[in-house]
Amino acid sequence: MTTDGTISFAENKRTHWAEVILPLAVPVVYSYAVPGEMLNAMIPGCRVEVVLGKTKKYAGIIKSVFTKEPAYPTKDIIQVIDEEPLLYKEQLKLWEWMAQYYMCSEGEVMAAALPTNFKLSSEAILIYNEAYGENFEQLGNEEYLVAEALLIKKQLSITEVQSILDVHNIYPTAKLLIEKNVCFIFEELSEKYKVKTQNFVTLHPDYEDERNLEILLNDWRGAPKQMELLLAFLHFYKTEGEVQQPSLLKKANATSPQLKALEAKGIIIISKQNIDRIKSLPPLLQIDYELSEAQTTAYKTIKKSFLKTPVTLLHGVTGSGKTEIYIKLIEEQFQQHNQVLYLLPEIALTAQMIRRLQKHFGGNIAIYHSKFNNQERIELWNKVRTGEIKIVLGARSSLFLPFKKLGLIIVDEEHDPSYKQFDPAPRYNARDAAIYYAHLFSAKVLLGTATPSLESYYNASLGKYGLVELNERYSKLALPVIEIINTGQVAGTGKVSISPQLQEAIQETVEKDRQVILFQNRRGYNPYMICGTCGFIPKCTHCDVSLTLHKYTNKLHCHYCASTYSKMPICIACGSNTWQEKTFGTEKIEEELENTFPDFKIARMDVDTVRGKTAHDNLLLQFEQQRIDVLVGTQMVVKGLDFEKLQLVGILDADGLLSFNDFRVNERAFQLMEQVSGRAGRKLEVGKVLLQAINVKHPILQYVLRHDYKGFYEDELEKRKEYFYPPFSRIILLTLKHKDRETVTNAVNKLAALLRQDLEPYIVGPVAPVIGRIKNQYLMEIMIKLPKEKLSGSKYRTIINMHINQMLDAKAYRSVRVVKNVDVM
DNA sequence: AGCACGCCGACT
DNA sequence: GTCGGCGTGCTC
Repeated sequence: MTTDGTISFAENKRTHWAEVILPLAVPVVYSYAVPGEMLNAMIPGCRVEVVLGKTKKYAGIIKSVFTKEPAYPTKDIIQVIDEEPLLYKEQLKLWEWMAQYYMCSEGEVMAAALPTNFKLSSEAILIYNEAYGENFEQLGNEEYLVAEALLIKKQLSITEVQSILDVHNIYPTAKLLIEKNVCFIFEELSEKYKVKTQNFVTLHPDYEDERNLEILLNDWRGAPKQMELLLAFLHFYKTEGEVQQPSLLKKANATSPQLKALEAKGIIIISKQNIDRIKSLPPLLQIDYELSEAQTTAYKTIKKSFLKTPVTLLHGVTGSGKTEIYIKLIEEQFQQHNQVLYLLPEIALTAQMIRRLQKHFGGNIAIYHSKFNNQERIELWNKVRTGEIKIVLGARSSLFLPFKKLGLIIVDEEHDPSYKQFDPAPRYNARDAAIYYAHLFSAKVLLGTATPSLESYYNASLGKYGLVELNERYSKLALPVIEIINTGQVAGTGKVSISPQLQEAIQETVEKDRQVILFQNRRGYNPYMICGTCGFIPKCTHCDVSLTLHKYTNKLHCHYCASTYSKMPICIACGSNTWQEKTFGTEKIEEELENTFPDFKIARMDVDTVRGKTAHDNLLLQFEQQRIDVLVGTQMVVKGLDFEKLQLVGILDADGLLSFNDFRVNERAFQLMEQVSGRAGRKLEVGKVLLQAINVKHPILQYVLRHDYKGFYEDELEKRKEYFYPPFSRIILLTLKHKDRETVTNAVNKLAALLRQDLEPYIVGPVAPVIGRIKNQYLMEIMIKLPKEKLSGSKYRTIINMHINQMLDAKAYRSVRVVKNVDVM
């Protein structure tokens, strides 16, 4: 576009066009005309600057270049941003597949895949019109202020104008200034990534000669602090070779003017150098352990299995030493100069795990998770792209890194539901996407877990995946002994959180200098307030959920929209003041423990206590160092941790785990109980698990008791088959949202009727979800259970999209939002 | 996702 | 009478 605000469509005849992916939820990929001089630079994977709509500029990614003229008018690409592509064809293929499979746009995948600083979009700036001169007499007050600033700085960003005027809405003023020709408005793309630089200090070459240096020091006059600093510098310079300004000043307790003075005297040289944000360790590679016999067999079987099927499931009991097998496989890929991606659920990416991997791979391994800042992400991105980094240990989103020559993906804890992104789109499962992605490289995939998902074990049983089982613990210790405590028989109500038996066991364990973990499922057991007179429970005004009482803020919180409310002095329903706190959460249990065992060191681990960057690791470290005797926690305590002295695990409420109303409830409950049990007694002696339940006859508990995965699997598979759930079907959940309950109800009924025309036997619902309103939006759901015939996937998706669009065509339903969740967890 | 176009309330 | 609220439709 030109500075006067008009759009220039391609003026000359174009011969080439490019598909450009923009980081937006637009349903198709748009095409732009390629000006002749850019033809050579049109490499897929490079970013280009384009205009969308009237003015907005974006950096999009070139997907492809073609020569058939589109049937619609196209705009020119403004400029090519990158000389080298940001990513390879494999990543573009992954985006395309993901958009298709998970029913979202490629733009949405791009938005999730690229580090934010690559996703440039324009910011409007005001540029001073030199021709206007300096006569601001006819300008209003606010216009005058901005014009003055423009005269001096020649251009201003919107944020700058906002701060000058001290108002948020600057457009009226900006509009007047533009009309009066004081300035132009211009959309500018800004690159956010900056190379990090640091000052390095070196000795001036004149003084590299020892004699000159000696003369200098002997003839030194005055400036004792500078002398001191110089001596400190010389010490580091001689011993470490490389001296960074900040660390020198810190160690010498000096200031930068003092250092500048030395530079002015020509003694030292200060130079800016680019540095890496990602701290690198020496790139050592060290495999200094022996695989046990069982591990060796498993390793060999995996290798053999890879020859037949690219995907292999490693089912190894907790504590069987899967990690050592992974390390061995990674090392082998490394020797072949292949890259390796090691995926873990975010929460399992603990310092313990990272240290373990770094010990073997040193600087060859990079870590990637949500706590990385944007600049660090870009550096890692580039190092993976160039192949400098061979091994990445990361959470879900590291799947998007631009691997060049990938040989192996390890999906550890493959059953973990957090591999599935819930919101926003793309709602992908990193495990399943990893299998597709690996296939693009002809790479292998190893799925590892102690409690395979039904899908994976089923696929293995069909021979689609290889299966390797590791039934022996590395230490040869037996799996922990599990006992059920019937809390229904304790103290009448059944509402005790810690039974006398468990209490006694905790006492004994801690007295033996051993440690305890207590697991309490959070879902469904939030502490809440209830009116003792009328039974009224305070609810969120935007969502259909009870508010949760948080002691540390002393406020009521909504866990769905993050609103907080003050505690009400009296009940708004009946006016009485008889509030009762109903709690069975970790906070309450921690309190109860502190009262019962005043001498024990008690700690709690849940979303509230591990907010900060390192809080989670700190807590685990404290536990490792035995500065904690009893740790109470939610799901978090379940993940892959290894503690030598952890002897007793308590599962406080097994019924709660089994009480959810979705088809995966049994699978989840079994996995959680088996995983948390597996924490007990890893090294020293056989651990013990106490499982509190009222419904002690529940079949899942029987399988947990015997560590009987196969029994559980077969039982559960039978049920899934009967009710046509995964792995026998593929579920697509459609959620409709609207602020008006009636609109969403009518819309969902219409959509269900349309879908039934083509997919009658597969439609369940519509139903209102358990939480029927979130953030002032009413929700309705339709579940579609599709058969898994070969090649049928895209056909069904087309039908579903068609009916959704048909429904949205009706004016009344146009503002209804439809969320599509494929393979919902 | 923006952002402009378009139809109904509280101000000069 | 206008300024501006945000509902909704479109962007190659």
